Amino acid sequence: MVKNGNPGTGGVTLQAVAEAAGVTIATASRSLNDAYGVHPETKARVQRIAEELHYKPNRFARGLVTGRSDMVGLIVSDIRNSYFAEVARGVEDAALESGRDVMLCNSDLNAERQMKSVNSLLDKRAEAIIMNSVASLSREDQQKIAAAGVPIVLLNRPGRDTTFSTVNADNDKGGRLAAECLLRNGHRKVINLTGPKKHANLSRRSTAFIKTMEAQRGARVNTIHTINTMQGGYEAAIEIFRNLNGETAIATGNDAMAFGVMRAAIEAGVRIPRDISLIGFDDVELSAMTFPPLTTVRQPKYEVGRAAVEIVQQLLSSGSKTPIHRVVDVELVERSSVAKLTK
Amino acid sequence: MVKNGNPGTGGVTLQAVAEAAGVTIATASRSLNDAYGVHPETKARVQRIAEELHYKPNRFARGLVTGRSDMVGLIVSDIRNSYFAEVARGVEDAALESGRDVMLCNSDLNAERQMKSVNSLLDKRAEAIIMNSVASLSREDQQKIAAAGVPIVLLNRPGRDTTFSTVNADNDKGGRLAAECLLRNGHRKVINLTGPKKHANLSRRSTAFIKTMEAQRGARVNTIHTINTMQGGYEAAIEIFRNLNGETAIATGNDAMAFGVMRAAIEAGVRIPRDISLIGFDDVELSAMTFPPLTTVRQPKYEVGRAAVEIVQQLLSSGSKTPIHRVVDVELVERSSVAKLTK
DNA sequence: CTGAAAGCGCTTACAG
DNA sequence: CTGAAAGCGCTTACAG
Repeated sequence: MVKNGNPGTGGVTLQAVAEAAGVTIATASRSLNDAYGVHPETKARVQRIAEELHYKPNRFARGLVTGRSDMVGLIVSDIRNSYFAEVARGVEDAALESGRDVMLCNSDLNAERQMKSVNSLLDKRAEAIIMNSVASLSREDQQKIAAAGVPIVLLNRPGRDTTFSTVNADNDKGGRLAAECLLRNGHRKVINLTGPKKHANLSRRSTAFIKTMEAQRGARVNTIHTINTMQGGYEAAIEIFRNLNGETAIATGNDAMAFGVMRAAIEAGVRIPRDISLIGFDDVELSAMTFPPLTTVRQPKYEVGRAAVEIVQQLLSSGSKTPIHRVVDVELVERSSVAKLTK
Repeated sequence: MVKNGNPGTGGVTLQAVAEAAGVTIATASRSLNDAYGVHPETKARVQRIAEELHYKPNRFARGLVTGRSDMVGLIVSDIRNSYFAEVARGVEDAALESGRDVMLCNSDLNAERQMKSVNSLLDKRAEAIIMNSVASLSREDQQKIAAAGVPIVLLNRPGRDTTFSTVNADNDKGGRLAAECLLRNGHRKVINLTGPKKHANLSRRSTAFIKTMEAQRGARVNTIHTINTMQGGYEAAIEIFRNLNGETAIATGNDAMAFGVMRAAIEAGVRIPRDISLIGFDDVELSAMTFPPLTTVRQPKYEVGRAAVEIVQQLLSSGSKTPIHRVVDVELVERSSVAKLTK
């Protein structure tokens, strides 16, 4: 038979601890797990001896009987995206507090790789999976995931999914905040540079932004759709600067697009915020370092990660299957890219 | 007794597959593991049935007997640091190729948290640990880690550790590349803005830089030490710009410091590269986006992650305990912050 | 409060 | 080529 001792721990098993303490492994196990009904003195002795022997429980053996792995899975499209790095940190910190480790997977938003990750995570008995999106998955795959029976929490999914839990930033409030900032600074005729219509998060930001602006008498917003990247923002801005017609500010759907606008502005000789004001959305790391620093709506990325783990905890401890939905707060970060209009 | 079936997989066990295939679990196991000595037809049948039943082996059970977890641990100071996000991606990709998942931990370079992570990873039977640094750990802790018997690979540790494997960028070559770039563009009197003397990586870059510069007749470098951050670079640069004495270029120990120099330049009205040239080291994401884009020496972060996993593979498959050391190549990335001097 | 024992679901010598 | 069986190291009802 295989005799592998207890690799990585010097081979000390519960058995060894029990012997040294003069009890059976049953009592030893109970002592170490702080269970009820073991004499305080016995418990203390066992614990001390376990310590001395550097006993480490074999998680495989424990998992085999308890079914618990003390691990959660996190699948993001790409950890190099600073948004997800922030989220991951929030996840890790919160998971650590509950004694769990996190297994990280990158999916590149590719359905096949994503499904592979899910399977691998399930294989390794992740107690829950926190994932970026499920959008690229077939209905069939989604059902398979749901059937796995472990809590799934989706990041950045607007609206309330009926089978999965979600956590999302408050896009409505964010859109409103951006509009109020512009209004407060005297802007009335503005451009809303947003992403493709099918992009649900950007659409909600846009809708809230427009609604808030237009609630103000005499305000007008010109909405432009483009690709939601720096490049998209750049190209749209070149066009915009050519056809400027009294607009005094641009609000973009995310910071990346705002950076594109900035680049186009430099090339076109348009000065921000002197000639035109600019407000973004996200507050990525770079936003504070551009010239001028970008006024934007901050998405609490780290908190999104934490919130996801909190949902997992709730679901796990209650045993409930009912998805939980959390909307995390956003806030305005005023830097220097929005000018106060003096009429 | 506990009856937890096979949670997360619909409860199908090897036993179930074996029964459906009309064999014993021994044969079923061998078929699924593609072992020798099982009739091709039997094997095919078992595999087909396992597929149909959506059989997923219970990793706990398997791990209990094999001792293998198919997971590696990665401990970085902070995943939000884009350097480590890149490394992590390299690790994940390479690990995936070998069928392993990665458990991610953040240590904040804090000895206690770091040790906790190591222990947790060992607990969960990580087959190897790739970690940022071990510098903050006591000798005792380091020995404990070494004693665990799993391969450990250290990131960014210069020189050859005798007990741990390492992977590091070629700092010597990087320093040389930076110097050659300046020399080629006609710079002879330059400033080397480096970090604290005890910072081994920065010191090596600096030493190689100086050596290469001074091998050129008539070249002279003025070395200045400061904190190796943007703020450090900023503060040092303010001082530098006040006392400029014919120097035509600044080479910094990393990009962060270069960004600090850029900021100071804007404030001091010094134009880069017109008034002074600037070359960094690292090539972080931001480096391509500054104004002007920064000429720098690229560290292959992603490759560092991959190399670490390759070392793990080698060590694991050979069973060798001898540390492996890898130096990954760097390259010059010429952008616009270095001007060609026309005498 | 403690022990004897079953059982978690696998893998792998050992026979045949 | 296949089976019967031991064993990996735990946890937890069941007795006492």
